[in-house]
Amino acid sequence: MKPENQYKKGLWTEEEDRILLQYITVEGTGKWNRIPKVTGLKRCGKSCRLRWLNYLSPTVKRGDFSEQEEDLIIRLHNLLGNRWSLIAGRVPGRTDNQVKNHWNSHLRKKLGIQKQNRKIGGSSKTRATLTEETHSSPSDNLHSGAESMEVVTKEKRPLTDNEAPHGEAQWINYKHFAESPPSIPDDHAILASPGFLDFLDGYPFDVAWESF
DNA sequence: AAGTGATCCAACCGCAGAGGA
DNA sequence: TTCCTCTGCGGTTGGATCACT
Repeated sequence: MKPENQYKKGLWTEEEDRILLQYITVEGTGKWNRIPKVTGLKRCGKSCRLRWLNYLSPTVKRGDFSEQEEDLIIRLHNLLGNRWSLIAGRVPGRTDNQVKNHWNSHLRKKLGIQKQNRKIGGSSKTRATLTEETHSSPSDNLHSGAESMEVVTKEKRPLTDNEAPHGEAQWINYKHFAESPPSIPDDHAILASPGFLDFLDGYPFDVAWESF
């Protein structure tokens, strides 16, 4: 018998939310796979984590995206490509799922970016190859620097937030960035670098936003 | 009012990486 | 060193809702 079968799918009920919230209040986050065992909730740990991160967490902001948020997302997408978790990490109160959805349903349209054809006969793929496939078609890079930037981004893809050696961050002079805002359009490679991401982390939302 | 297509968004899926045994 | 579990990520799906005819 496959253990997955014991888990429920689909939308969460209020009762399920309540149970999950109660567990997290007492035990904190992490150890998601313990939740169904401890609480009797018919949800896999993965589903619980997602529900918390995208909906129940008090840090999640609901409601429409402001113009400022949209602008920031567009700019960050220019720099980072489809690295939604990184983008969301710099948009306070928004989750990667929210940002991704908002991009795909609103901003993509707003910017006039064509949606890629859906993959035929397959689900998700490895991140590296998927990024490659979904963004490498020249016809997909029709509009704005957003899409063309992703070429740069994907070359950097093997690096994540924590992958940069500490020394490498030195080639970004944080203080210089703080004092004189970066020249975004001409410096994509650097701006997509882990060092720049670290820089963004060190500054509050409004300061980082103003720098753009 | 009913039917239908479009849109939105919560949730799922498969995969990779980290870390511990 | 290898294996296993857990966590996180990004793409995709599907149900609910909206807009239009």
